[in-house]
Amino acid sequence: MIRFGLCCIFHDHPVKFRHINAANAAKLPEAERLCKLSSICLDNSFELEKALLTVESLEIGAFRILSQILPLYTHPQAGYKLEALPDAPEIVNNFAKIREFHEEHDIRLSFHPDQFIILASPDEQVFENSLRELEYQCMVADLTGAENVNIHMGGTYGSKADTIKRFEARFSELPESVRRHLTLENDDISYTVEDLYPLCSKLDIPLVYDVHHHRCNPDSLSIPQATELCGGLWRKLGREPYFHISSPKASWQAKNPRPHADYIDIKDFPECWLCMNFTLDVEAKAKESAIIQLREDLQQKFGIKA
DNA sequence: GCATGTCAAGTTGTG
DNA sequence: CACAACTTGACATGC
Repeated sequence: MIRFGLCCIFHDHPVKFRHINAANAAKLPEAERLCKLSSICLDNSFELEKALLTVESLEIGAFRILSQILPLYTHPQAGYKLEALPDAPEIVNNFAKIREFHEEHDIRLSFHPDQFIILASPDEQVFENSLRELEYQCMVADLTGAENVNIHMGGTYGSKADTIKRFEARFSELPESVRRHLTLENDDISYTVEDLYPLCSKLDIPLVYDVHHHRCNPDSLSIPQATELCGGLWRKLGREPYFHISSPKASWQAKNPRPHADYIDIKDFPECWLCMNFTLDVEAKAKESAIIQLREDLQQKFGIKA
């Protein structure tokens, strides 16, 4: 069985998360700012409940929670503590309800902190900012019962080997909550499955396999080989493998195939995945609509009931 | 109202 | 050397 995952937002269904930018938040006096942030966070916690209900009704088995569910939480100026929000008890209560709901309905939750989160950066400040953001997302992961907080290795700084060594040293110093949630993913510029596998294997970090990134940034591994290595790491840890898929916006021949298309082209779906049990985040701009489409295409082309 | 420009953060590659 | 690409809609602003 393939468990499909939706990333952060919806295309057609009425689930809308709210935002605020730092400049606008900073304009407000402290008390007013916290009230405003609190109301956004509370609304977002209700929207997250709605998101899970919607996902459940569409028979989608996984959902990626947006990083900015509590907007600006770790911002150097506009940042705040959850306890400082007037609605904190209700927010925490909503997160607990979300936890109960997804556990009952077997919906897998994850986070994907964005490109600024780089544990292996040689710049101590970048590392500290990254750690602060990871601690925040892992806190929300604990409150909602989310499983994975998935990041990339980041830059190479002239040597992938040295950078991976730095990652290893930093990883061992991380708070337990961060280590428990953290997963790594191959990227489309620098780090391949081949680069990351030895590290992940050694430290028991699950490796999320993104086949689109693998095609943009290939290594010596074939798709079936990368599938087997990454899948094996997850299964060794008693967890269901977690993969990503997307199709290029223009085409594979275009000068930049990296941007994501609205839908998944069925030709991009690896055949070696057909008989596997795993979770597949569908990174397509048409969101839930792309999942529905992919499910239909798999049924039609391969007779797979996904 | 509606169109437009902006958004915290890092790194790489291109012009 | 500066800047776009990663991704992306919601919001504030200005007409």
